[in-house]
Formats: sequence, structure tokens, C-alpha cells
Amino acid sequence: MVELETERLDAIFHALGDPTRRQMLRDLSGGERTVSQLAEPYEMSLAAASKHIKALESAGLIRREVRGRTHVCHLEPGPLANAHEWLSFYEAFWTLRLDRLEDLLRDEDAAKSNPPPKPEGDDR
Amino acid sequence: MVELETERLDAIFHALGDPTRRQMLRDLSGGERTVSQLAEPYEMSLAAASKHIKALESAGLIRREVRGRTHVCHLEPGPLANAHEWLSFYEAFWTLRLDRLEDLLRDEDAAKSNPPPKPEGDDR
DNA sequence: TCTATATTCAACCACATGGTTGAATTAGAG
DNA sequence: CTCTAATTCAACCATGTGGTTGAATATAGA
Repeated sequence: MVELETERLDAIFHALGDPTRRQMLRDLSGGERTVSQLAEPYEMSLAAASKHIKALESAGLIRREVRGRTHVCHLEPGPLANAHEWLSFYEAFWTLRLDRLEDLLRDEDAAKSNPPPKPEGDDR
Repeated sequence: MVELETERLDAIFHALGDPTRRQMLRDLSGGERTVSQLAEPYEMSLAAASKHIKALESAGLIRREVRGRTHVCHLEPGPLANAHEWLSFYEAFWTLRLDRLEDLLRDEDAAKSNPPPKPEGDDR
């Protein structure tokens, strides 16, 4: 497993916590876009959109290729996979009925012979 | 697909963007915890931890049951599933090789007879 | 070279966030 | 009833965030 450092997840989830940035990612899922193309749908100034793009970039969610005077952005899906994987830890909790969950956890712990129901220090 | 309102996702991802709160969720995956139990591992004041718990609660990620003078929290996995589902949209992007992705998207669009994802700059 | 386009930078502002401390609330225990 | 424990509330503070505007930078094109 990846033992992702917490700082990385901070940046990823923080970047995803803004609707403008999520929409920009959605937009980029249709192919590469320049900064102005990404900014176009929003009321805000170009400078503001540029900041959002920088946030996405420094979270590693997009990559930027400078082509002459235009900056072309494309999706960088790795960190999204990381976030997805982090969430997958909880998959059992929304998949199983709660009364079965306890048994499952106990079984898994027995299999690993790990002390489980207190996974402190797993992330962070 | 669920067409989750954006506000909900804002709160969920924002709540997940803090290491203390992620750790608290991890802790709660081991079973219910009181507020003081949740706060115990951290240096911060109880009031500060209480605020984090409130953030998790108002994002719907935990539920609180008041038992006498103690508040017992447990995980509420629904919103985690929502976030997971939101991220799943991008699964193809980290699963497939990029040169195959374009074809896939085109095929899907053709199948739905939707206007394809703005094929400008798709060549190269 | 001159001008227009694409983008960032810097300064600034309002408001949110994450933390503190001390007082208030509520309930169990003697 | 009183004391103590569990928790929140309120006020406050420093810093971060998301937005603005105007100037700066760099490149494309005439």
C-alpha cells in the first residue's frame, strides 16, 4: 500500500473542496484546455481562475504545458486515484449492513493477527 | 448517477482536507467514540477538537448520540460513498493508457449521441 | 519594431478557518 | 444540594482563502 503522506492528501482534498476547481477538472476530462478556456465559464477574473488552476496544479491534479504564450492544462489522474483509494478504506462501511460489519472486522483482524479496532496512526 | 448537489460535496471534501479530521474518521472506523476519546490523541484543546467534530458532523460524515452528559459519535459512511463515487468518474483516467482513453471517450459519446467533448486540441 | 494576446504577479480586501482561553450548560456521583 | 466531569459557547486572534484591480512579462503577429 502507498502510505500516502498526509500533506499530499491535505492538498488534494482541499483542492477538491471547491466547486470551481471540481468543475475545471470535469472540463479537463474532455481534453486539454488552455487557462483562458478553463476560466471562460466563470464570472470571476482571469487572475482568480489562474489561482484556482495553480491550486489544482500544486495538488498535482493537473499538469501544465507552456506552448508559446498559452498554457495548456491536462488532467493528472494519479492524485485522484490516491483520494479514491483513501476513501476505499471505508467501502465496507457503506457496503455492508452495520450488524455484519463488526464480524467482518473481527475476522479480518484475526486473519492478520493485528490488533485492529483501534487503527490509530494509520494516516497522518 | 446521483447528481449530488455541489454544496454537499464542498462540505465533504473540505472536511476531508484536514488531517485531524481524517484521523478522527479513521479512529471512528474502530467503533463509536466519545468526544473526549476522539480529542485525546491531539495536542489541541477540547474546544478545538469539538469544532473539528462539528465540521465532520455538519458534513454528514459522523452522527452524534447524546447519552447523558457524554456525546457518542459514530461513522456515517454515506457521504464517503458520495465522494468515492464522484472520484470514480475519473477512474478511467488512471486505469487506461492515455492513448486509448481518447478512443473510449469518442465511443461513449457516439453511443449516447451526445456532442463529443469539444474535440478542439484533441489532435496533436 | 509595434501592438495585441495570454498569463502571472503584487497589493489589497472581506471573510473563513483553526486555534486559544474562560465562562456557561448539563448531568452523573457523593 | 454540591461537586465534578463532559461538552459547548463566546470572544478573540493569526493566518489562509478567494476574490478584486492594475501593472508586469512574454510571445505571436502585422
